[in-house]
Amino acid sequence: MAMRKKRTNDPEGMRRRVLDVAEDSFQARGYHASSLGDLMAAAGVTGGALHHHFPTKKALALAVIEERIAAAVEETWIAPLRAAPSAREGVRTVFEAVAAELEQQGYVRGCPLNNLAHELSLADSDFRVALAGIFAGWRQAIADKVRHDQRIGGEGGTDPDRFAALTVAAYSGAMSMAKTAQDAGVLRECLAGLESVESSPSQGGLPQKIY
Amino acid sequence: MAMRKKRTNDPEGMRRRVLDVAEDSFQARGYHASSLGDLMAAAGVTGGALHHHFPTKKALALAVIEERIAAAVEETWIAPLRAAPSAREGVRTVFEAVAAELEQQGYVRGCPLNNLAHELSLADSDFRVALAGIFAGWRQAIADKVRHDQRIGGEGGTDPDRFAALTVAAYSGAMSMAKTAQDAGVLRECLAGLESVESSPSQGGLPQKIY
DNA sequence: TTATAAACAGACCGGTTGTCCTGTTTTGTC
DNA sequence: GACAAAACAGGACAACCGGTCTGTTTATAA
Repeated sequence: MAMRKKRTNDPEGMRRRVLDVAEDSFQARGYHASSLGDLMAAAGVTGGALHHHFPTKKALALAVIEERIAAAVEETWIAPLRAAPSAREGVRTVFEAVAAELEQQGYVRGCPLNNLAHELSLADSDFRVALAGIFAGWRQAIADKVRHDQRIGGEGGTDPDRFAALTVAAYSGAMSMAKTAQDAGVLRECLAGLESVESSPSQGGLPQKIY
Repeated sequence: MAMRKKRTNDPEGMRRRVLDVAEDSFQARGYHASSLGDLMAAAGVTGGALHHHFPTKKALALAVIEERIAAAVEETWIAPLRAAPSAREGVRTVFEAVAAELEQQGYVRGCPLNNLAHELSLADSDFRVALAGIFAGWRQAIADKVRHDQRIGGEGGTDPDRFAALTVAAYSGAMSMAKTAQDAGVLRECLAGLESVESSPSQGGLPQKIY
């Protein structure tokens, strides 16, 4: 009797499980509303183990941002965009894919990056810098794609950085409204508006830069 | 001796002071990170008085949303838009005014509505409905302005609701990035992108409604 | 004045939070 | 096998949070 329970050290797996539940809870409830106790219970992890991998709650959130949020942006935006035949087609594909996914699952949690950005940007400078870097990478990926399109012929005089900024802003704002209204329809509406942004074929030729 | 200190009941003034402090703290630190103790200290209000006007923290936040956030949207967006000669000019005016104000004050707190929407939309249904209503009113004011423009001649076949959704989304997303980067420049960039949205003169005439 | 309710004061409490600390077990290395 | 470091267990704790409660003061109306 009294069967000895064996313990198996699995630091990577335990770390991954903690990040999984933390990522999920931060999105569903937010950073401040997620208690470490809840996370420990959900992940099946003791306080000692949690503290070993993430000394503070801030360290945990920073890991979620750098490892999970950045990866989510890469997966749902940057990679599909690179694989698309053009920037505009890639943007449409992503918008429609996200809208379809949200409508299928029946609820809207919002954009993972924007969710954390709003809550943590003003709270801590380390958070802010990490989040701003993801935004910058996102925008640059879009702008690079536009520049690539221009180089191989298509796409007129569209300003790459301007197009990228508007695209990210429209998506972020549309997700914000979709989350608040719990209706992904606004995503399609914003996409339709975005697609009517003129290609502006060099627009007369005169350099019309504003900045 | 022992000069009697006189107390003057000023329910409206006290309520206003609490709302002032709460609105400010919710924007600067967020809802969950704002403790009632801090608010009481900042407003110079005792626990009894606070509880008398706002029985719960949720009631206080609801009042901030319905009375302050809605008013802020009205003041900075809807009223200037109505006063503008056209929807497009009004949008540009607001974007530039906000960008100028942010650059002058040196820091970016973000859009009051979006800040609370992100943190509270999923937390409580009452919050969500109140916030969604403000978004809806904002969008409708823009769409109405576009329809007015079309009635008096100008503005081609731009879909009013589509233009409104994109405008609100672009502004919200731009403010989100501006807050995270602590740089209002992206607001001007998104405005420039927005202004290249084609007027699409009736676009062939065929009813192309999607929804 | 007197009664009546609103407005305010301030202490109090149960529950929760994030963090720390002391041990124990497992793993890798010589 | 010896030993050190990593991995994990689990309790303890001080600070804090939001809400409640009782009591006092001010305004209102009869």
